[in-house]
Amino acid sequence: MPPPSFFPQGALVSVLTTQPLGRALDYRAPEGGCFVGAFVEVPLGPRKVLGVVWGAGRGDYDPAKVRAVLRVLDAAPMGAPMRQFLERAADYTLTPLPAMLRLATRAPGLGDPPSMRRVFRIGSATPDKMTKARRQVLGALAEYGDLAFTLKELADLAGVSAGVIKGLAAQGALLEEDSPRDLPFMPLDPARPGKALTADQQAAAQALAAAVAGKRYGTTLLRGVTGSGKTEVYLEAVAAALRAGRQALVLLPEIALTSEFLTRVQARFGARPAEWHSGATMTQRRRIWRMVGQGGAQLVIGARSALFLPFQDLGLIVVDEEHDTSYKQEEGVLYNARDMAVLRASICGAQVVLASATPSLESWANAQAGKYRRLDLTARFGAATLPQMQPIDMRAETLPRDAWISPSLQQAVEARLERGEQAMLFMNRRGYAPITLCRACGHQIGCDHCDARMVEHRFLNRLMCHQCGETKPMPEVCPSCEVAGKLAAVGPGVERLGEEAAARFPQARIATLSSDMYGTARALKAEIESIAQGAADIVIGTQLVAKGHNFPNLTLVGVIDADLGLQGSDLRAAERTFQLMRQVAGRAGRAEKPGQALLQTFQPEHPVIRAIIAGDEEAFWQAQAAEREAAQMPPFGRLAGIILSAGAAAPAFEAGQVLARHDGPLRAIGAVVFGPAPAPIARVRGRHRVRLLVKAPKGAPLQAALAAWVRGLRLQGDVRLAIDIDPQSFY
DNA sequence: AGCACGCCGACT
DNA sequence: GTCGGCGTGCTC
Repeated sequence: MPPPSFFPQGALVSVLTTQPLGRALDYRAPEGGCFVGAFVEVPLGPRKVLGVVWGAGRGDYDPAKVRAVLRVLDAAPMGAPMRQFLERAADYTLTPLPAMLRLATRAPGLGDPPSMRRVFRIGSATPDKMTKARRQVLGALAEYGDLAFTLKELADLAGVSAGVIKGLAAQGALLEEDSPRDLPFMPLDPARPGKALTADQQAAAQALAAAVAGKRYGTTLLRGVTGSGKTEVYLEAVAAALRAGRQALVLLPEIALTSEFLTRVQARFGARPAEWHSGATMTQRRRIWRMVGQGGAQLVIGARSALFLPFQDLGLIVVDEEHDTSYKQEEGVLYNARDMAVLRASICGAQVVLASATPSLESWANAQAGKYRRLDLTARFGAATLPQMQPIDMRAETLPRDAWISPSLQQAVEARLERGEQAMLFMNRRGYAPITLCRACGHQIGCDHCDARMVEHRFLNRLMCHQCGETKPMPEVCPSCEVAGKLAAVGPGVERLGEEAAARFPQARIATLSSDMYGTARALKAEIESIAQGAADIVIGTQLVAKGHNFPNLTLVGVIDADLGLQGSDLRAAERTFQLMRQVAGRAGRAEKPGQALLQTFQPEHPVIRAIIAGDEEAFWQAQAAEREAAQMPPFGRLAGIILSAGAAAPAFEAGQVLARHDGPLRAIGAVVFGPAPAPIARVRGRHRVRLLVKAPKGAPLQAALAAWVRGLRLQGDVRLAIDIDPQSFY
């Protein structure tokens, strides 16, 4: 018998709240009954909390103590696919279900009645006098059919003052009415003509559109170098979803960098999609959440948390730049939005497009294994070609102390400047210098709360911890030996590189781009735009310049330290370096001028550097895959991290040792435990962190074993435990 | 997560 | 004797 979906008044229902109780609680259905999936308000102790009717009650609680649901909220109920998605995601990440529900209810005012506001729409009466301003108002309204606007919206739209609108309303030429504050988004039109596509792009777009029209689950890895038109291609898949009457979601790693992207979407579909990101206001969030739930938003462009919006009929999820590490949430609920997108799509019968110029090894291997379809875009737009890449062997270059631009690179930059073209110098280190050293006693200034070193930011005249964000003024004397005037900046950062460039190229206009030098994303974006227009001759930047900006006159990229990220025992270091270098190199020569990329390296024979130079990506992936397979590392084996944190180091470490000693449940599935060891950053925000790493065979039931393993542990004092399935970074 | 209960140290 | 420290446990 199928489970009941309606519960009459007084029936026992199981309600999942966002309170960290670990499971749902029994309540009685309210007056009028309630459906499964309904958003409700329930009493919990002295409080009223938000919950979702999860199913029939368990009936194992003293009936006299069971309380009644207070009311059913005015929100679209949560459908079965969404409930199943949250359950499966909770199981996969070993996260308590209430924490998962909290991710899915991150919008304000869910319990509020829909608030109203005054709007104006076109009326039947004709105004007594037709003025220019009045004509503009009526014209603007006619353009949008029967839509209603607020006073301010309409005034802005028509370019008139509020008085004109009030005058028209007084005469009945405009109708004044109350309408819900949260209005549907402007309809998007998939029938508008898209950009002209090359044959290559056309074929890929058609394949994706056909898959979306099939209304079944499937994942496609869409590979294409910078400028190959990936966006245009997957926007055709979005169009197919819209034509099928289903919703679409495009996930992006860095929402600050999307205004250019939004303009493209608007050009394709004729209206702005809903934008979900951390900077959105409460009002915007509430509107998007409600409209996504009611079908009043067809397309959402968002950061990873948009994956938990209450889509009713999701037909497509695009994960753009799928290799980007920011898809992994590293705090609170630890999940990877790319993997969860695949999970959600598989439950609701949607297509996933993983787009990247440089896919993650996981996705590459999944495509290789036939689990994902793979589409490759090779041609670049117009005359632009991928830049020619060459190493600069730093062992053969002579550089003065505290200088990082080699003579070879300097010559290349000068040649570009003479031709009136732009050059970019790339260094993935923010600030002025990574180390501040006392030449009197050897002390290095570190963060008071973390084990990380403080990085000098001369632009801000402060020291900053890149781990926790803490800053302090640059001290006059050494905090250890109190000798004055002996503090020295050691090592390079972008600010310092900018200083060196200014000295080497005195006649050039130099712009240094680093996120902390601009107060807002908007200011940064404006600066990038003006540089692209030619406001600077040399651009100096960190990885934020690697992400998708188009500099038409840029023909040379110099990578100051291509070796950064190759050292260390991080499994993904080679992969990240490869991706980053390819992206940076992709900045050069996007327009009609061919580009060149020069990579300064001390190890030109390293396989990663060689693969970048040769442009042989398949060879790189194959070598990486072989290495991982031999070591039984992901995606050929499974990993989980256990992080124990506490105010003091000893209790966290002791808890780790207890766990390591009782590894029976893990040994039973063939898994091995490493550690405990100090976490990569052993102290974060004053909490000491200890880490264990679990390595399991590919098919092993890792989550169940981990749950059994951790269940027996009694945590002492303030020790906290977090489990990180598929960790991104580890030792 | 909150909030109450409860069992030990320094104050009126 | 009392105020209050935060450890432990409960919330349907």
